[in-house]
Amino acid sequence: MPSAEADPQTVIPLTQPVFQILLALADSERHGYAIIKEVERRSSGKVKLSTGTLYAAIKRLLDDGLITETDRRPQRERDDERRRYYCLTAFGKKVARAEAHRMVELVEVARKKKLISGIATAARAGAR
Amino acid sequence: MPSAEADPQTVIPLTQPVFQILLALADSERHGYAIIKEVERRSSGKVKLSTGTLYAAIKRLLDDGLITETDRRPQRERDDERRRYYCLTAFGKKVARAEAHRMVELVEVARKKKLISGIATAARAGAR
DNA sequence: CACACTATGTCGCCATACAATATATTGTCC
DNA sequence: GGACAATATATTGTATGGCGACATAGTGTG
Repeated sequence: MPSAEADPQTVIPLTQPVFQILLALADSERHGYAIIKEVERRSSGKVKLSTGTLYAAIKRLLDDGLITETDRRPQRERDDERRRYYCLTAFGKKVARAEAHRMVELVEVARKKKLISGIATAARAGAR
Repeated sequence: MPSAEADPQTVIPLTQPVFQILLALADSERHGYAIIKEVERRSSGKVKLSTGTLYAAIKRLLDDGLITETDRRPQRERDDERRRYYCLTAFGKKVARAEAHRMVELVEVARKKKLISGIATAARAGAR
């Protein structure tokens, strides 16, 4: 369980499912099943995390201190006792940032090597 | 050995080392050791492919029809008999494009979720 | 009342990463 | 000339991780 001061570089690059999980938790705390649904929704059904992948990954992310379980719960009428909510730790957020930055660099390389058609890419939105 | 008409989506997402290899071959044919050096150079020493990773991956990429061995060789005085040169197939290029595009989408998501500091990112270069 | 959905979890197989090891040639420095 | 680093390809063993299948159970709907 590395502390928040640990170097994000030591856990990077992340695997695909793990980065998807961190992305799902980046803006909101969520429970396991909600992570699966959020990833699926966001990717228009393209990315489907299996429960085997998800719960094993959650266990590792807890052990490595990238996420924690939270006590906070929604109002009782919207809640479900079975749920376990997770959120990013400070370290987890650092890691997610570092991984996102790594991807930006890869995209830049891909662009230089003409693998990305210049128009209609996500990059434009970010540069406005 | 899928033909060039095969769907790139079936082999995506790529693993990190495999995408690095395809990127290294995207603009030029290269032999194994040169791929290792190019990846290392491009990443300022951050990414080091082990030979175990590289040659196993090359075998798989050949089997799956993403790369081919080329007959073309440099002038004899610059060549080394031991080298084996590889280049992307049409299918391999499609796959590399598709993977790059997937990354662009992920970067966009990361940006929306405030994981990327707005300034000084690769995206700007592409949007100029 | 059956069936789909929500929700968490485990198990086992397989693919892959990666360090270590092997082997041989080429280039450089003293 | 001898030592050593670099170039070049390849295999093997180990560990990790993804993923489908299975297990369990509560909720919601037709």
